[in-house]
Amino acid sequence: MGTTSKALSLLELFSRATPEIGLSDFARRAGMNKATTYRLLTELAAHGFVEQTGSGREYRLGPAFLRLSALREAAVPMREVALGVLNDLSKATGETAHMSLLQGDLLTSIAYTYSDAHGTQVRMEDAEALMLHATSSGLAVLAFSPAAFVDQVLSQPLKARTPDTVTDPAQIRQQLKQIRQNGFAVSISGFEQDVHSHAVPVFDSSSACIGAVAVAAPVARMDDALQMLIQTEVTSHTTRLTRLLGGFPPPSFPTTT
Amino acid sequence: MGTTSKALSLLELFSRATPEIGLSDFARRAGMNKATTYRLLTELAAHGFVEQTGSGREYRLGPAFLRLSALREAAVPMREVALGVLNDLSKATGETAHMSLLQGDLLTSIAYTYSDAHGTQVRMEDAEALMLHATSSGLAVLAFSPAAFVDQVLSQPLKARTPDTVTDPAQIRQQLKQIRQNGFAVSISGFEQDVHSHAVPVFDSSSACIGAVAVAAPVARMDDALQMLIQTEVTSHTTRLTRLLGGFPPPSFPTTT
DNA sequence: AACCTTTGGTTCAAATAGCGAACCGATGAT
DNA sequence: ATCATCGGTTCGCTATTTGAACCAAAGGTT
Repeated sequence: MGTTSKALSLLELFSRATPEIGLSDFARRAGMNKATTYRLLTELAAHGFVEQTGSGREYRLGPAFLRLSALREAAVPMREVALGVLNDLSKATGETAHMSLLQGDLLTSIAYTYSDAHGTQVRMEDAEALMLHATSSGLAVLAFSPAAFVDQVLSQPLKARTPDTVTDPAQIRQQLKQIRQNGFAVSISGFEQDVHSHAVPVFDSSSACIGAVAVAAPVARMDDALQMLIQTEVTSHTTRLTRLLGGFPPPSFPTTT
Repeated sequence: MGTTSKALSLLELFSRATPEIGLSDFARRAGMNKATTYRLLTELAAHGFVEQTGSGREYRLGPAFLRLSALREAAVPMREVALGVLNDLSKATGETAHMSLLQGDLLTSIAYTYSDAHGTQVRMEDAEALMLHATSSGLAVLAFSPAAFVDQVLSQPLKARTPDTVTDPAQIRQQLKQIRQNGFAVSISGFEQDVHSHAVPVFDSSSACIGAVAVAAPVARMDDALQMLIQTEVTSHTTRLTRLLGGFPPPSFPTTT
């Protein structure tokens, strides 16, 4: 494994649950020697990619990300464009809308919007890592990803996030077939109890699936009429978002009627 | 130079002016062999730190920055906190307020706010790289930075950004003395013609200067009363921001009366 | 059409950087 | 007093990186 990859893989150890990591802990989590880890972190710190907090000397993500993400957003205003579409989608459906991007074999939420149509809304968090098999977004992504990737994801032990999470690969494959036909995925309490969500994949300019947009609503509110409204709106808004981002759905993607 | 540093230094070549860079161009700008550059970029791409655009195969910053900057912001909500304070400052002064962070020997703006008190406002841009000597923020940072850093910055040829940019190190040192006494820096048309700005440094928990907050107004609007208002407001708001970020001004920083 | 320049990308013997076991002092727990 | 763990350091050995030379493709010039 290249040295650069080793260094970057350290950055990937940060999460919402672990925003700060000490040197020895880092080495353990990364499966690297402490001296190696120290050297890599020192180099990352020199460029502002990590920094040490004042007290316990733990490391956290550094200020370089503020600048580089702003540069990225200036060049490819993905989040800004997404927010516009998600706002429209929340207004149209009266529910929470969010977008997540595929990174490795996880989804990362990058933007979400709420509606003020109801007092209760499904709550989201930035940079939350979502498992593919346990979310409607993840299933939408899998349905329109290369077979090799699907095999890789489904060949690993799949964890149940709630009692309702589907973890049987054969069942998931069946679901994927249905999603390919419908053009959207549905998950009921798969990731969070009593949350019913629909998701549609987002594609890039080479028609590769890069993420998904989902609408999440409380199960109690999800009657037939709301379901049909959400399916229609999330499909049309996500198709529009794909286009706004300069992408194209693959030919296999079902066209809306 | 370490391999990781080489790779990260490639990322630092991106700017608002150059959001996309081809392989050969990268190698030239980085002063590296094309094969080396190619390998480093491939490794960065594998982790989502850069990506290639569809057409010309140029490279740009990748989606990893969206996620990692959201994680960083979740852990250290610097931008969010800054925006709150900047909003108050814009309202109090009726002018544009912005915050920038020191990264290497440049300042990077990370947040800005406008007021709707006037039709004309000084316009800002995210991720804009600012020279230290040519901006009020830069001078504020220099005034409260270690002497070695000041020497390093002032020993390099200083470029004039406008006809009014001060580039004589002796003159700048004189200005720095004044700023240390006042607790704020002033720049008139140093970075942008007809813009008069005041800046106050921001400190971290070990009282190191990490950036600055500035208020920028058109020269034509800057009478004595506005100047005094801005000096008072930017000082008190920035002191509050330093505290909100868990920082402390150094003992040498003049206390407000 | 022929030629030149530049592009993105590749190869592999030689050169260089990275690795990690063993070590250090400091700190907290027992 | 002793032990465990922390962040951090060293240097002989090991592995990775390097870059000159090469490739096909594409665009520009004559």
